[in-house]
Amino acid sequence: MKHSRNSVTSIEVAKLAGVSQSSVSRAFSHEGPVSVKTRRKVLDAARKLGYQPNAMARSLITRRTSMVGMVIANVHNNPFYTEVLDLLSRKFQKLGQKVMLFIVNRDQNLDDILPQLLEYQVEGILVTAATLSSTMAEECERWGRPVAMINRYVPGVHASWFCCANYEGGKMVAKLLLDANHQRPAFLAGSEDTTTSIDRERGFMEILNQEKVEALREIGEYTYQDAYDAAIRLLDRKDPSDAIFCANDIMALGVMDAAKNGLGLKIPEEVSIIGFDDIPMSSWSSYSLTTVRQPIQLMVDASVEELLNRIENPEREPLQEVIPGELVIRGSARMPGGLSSGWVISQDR
Amino acid sequence: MKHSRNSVTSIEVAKLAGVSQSSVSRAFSHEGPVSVKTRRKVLDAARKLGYQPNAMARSLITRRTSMVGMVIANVHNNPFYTEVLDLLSRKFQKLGQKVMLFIVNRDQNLDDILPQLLEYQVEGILVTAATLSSTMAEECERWGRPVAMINRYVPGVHASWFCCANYEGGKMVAKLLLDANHQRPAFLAGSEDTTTSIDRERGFMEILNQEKVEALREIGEYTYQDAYDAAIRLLDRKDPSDAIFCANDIMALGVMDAAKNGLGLKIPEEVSIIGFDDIPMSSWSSYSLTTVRQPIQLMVDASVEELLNRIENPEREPLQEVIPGELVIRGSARMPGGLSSGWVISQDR
DNA sequence: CGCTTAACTGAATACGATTGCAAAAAAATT
DNA sequence: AATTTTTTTGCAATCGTATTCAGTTAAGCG
Repeated sequence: MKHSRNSVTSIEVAKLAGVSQSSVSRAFSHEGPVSVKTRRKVLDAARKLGYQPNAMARSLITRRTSMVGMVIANVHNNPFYTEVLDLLSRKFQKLGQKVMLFIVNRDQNLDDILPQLLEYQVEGILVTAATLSSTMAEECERWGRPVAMINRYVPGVHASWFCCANYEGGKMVAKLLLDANHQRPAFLAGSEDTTTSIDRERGFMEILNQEKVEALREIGEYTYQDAYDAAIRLLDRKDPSDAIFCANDIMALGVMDAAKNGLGLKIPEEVSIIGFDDIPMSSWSSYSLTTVRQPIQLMVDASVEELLNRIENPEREPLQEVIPGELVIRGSARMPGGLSSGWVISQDR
Repeated sequence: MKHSRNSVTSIEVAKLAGVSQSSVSRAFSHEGPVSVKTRRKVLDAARKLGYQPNAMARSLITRRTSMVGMVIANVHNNPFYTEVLDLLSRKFQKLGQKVMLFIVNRDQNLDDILPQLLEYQVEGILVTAATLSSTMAEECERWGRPVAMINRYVPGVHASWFCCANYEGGKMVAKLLLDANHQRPAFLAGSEDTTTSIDRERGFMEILNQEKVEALREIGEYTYQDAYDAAIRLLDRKDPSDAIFCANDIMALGVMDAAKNGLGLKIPEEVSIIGFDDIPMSSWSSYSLTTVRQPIQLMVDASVEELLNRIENPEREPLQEVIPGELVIRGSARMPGGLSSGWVISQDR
């Protein structure tokens, strides 16, 4: 038998079960006052007809959709955000939320997709690795649609966000490199307009400046290939860098390949390389990258819970939090002599 | 000013614009018969109030939601599926479809998430790297919800699917290895229950059997670490493999690391390694993996178009297609002497 | 300018559920 | 057995839009 588009309604179920349509509704909404007898009759009839309540109709009257919007960038060129996406999606699922997904470019303007999200009545919006204009964010919040961001913040905007301690991470790395007596450090930036890269650089440079150490600088746009090319520029010159701090791991891997395979340099003897994120590949034996691990699970859990919390309690003030990362010492950076000096050394996961 | 939950309706817009509610509706549905004058009045009023049509209410009456369900597995441990996810999402977006996302485990039962998709009235379902039971697939199709799968098929089920030519890919690899005079090939399987791994192995073994060549076999569950360990077993013995064909690239990279860094073997001089997928990392200079490239863009485009096509034309028979992959020759496998012998050598992208 | 035709508009209804309310049935109490 | 209390149940209104249909206005034309 071939049914046309799902047309089984609660009315038909009611008819078959010999009860009123309201009873069908109550039998499906889990705590309505229904006798076990009618509930059984209803569920039997529903099963027989293959009935599914229609979420559109329900949300029209309840004014709840249990849907959240998820906007994410950089998913394909940075495994870190792949993992974020994965964890976010599962967490929302576990908490009974449906996810409406939008994958965008990092620099893409969100002004045309927000209306789509609002049109579909998502109850909240989670943004990662993409930047929401402050007016747009305010707009959402004003209409009672809370916004939470991971690794992005918009100054002065009434929205929740959770960031890794990028600034402090940059400082940690600088201290480590200086302690190990590096003379010519360099910073390899991601995209100039991302706060993650900016903050990591700011922390890094602050320590170097304190110690009056000059640093080279290149831009890698967060990609392996750009980083590879930039590394050649940093290393293939008469006064090459002896340490490169990269704004993320993918770039660090590109730099390692450029140093090792491109220029035949020994890591970490001739050049130290440090990344940021701790993506799975960083622990692979071909790389063994020393890096700053982002507290990915904490960020995901916190942002999801905060978002749902604000959906339930619209009057609550948005939470904003900086969560520390931890230095993961592997083999790609030269270590200070003692290494006693208070470094937090993390195990591989 | 603080608005409560978006409560601006077409009626309020109508009131402000001094027209009927139907005119508001017509002004927003792009081809209804409205005079330019009223359309302007309506749009002005709508902008003033921040009005958005409510997609739930609309779809209730039009019986169209413009939403599709997307179910995907393996997103975090296989970059290939990350890219599939990315391309799928963007393609749906471009074609005006909203995506309801479910990320699952490869072996997870979909029986509990399908009802959720149907409840939300998705018009079609796209499944990748996860397996839909045949009864569930039939169920969807029977209720007028077309199903399309990428790299997965369910025998005898009325659904669309698009797979890479896994079987033929396996044969290609076997021929290449034999031509280059390998004596002890091995196959490193992914999960035993995935058709991708099974078909690749079947093709591979068919050629080997034809030539009466024995092959070793290990299982890597599609992960880097399992593959690393399996590679040690294949290579650290008195009669080690001289060629390992891995069911996907991630495993091949694990095998390469085990061979190179773990056992100090030379690739491809002492052991050839070939993968399947052609993920970005395979072209990195640390690996330079010879592999079979999946026609990812073709598979994505075809499946999305087919799905939308069947949504518009429910009576149309589902399309099912096997799309050939292409061998990408890099440096991880020893080549036949002549290399003239008709091999399709692909450029890096 | 009158008449036909086309374009537009508004009132009313429908989509498929939830829910307040009052009536009916069942249970509890006297 | 009669009455009160509690639990179930059905009716009807409602959510916010699309769409039919009839009525109205504007346009086209000789």
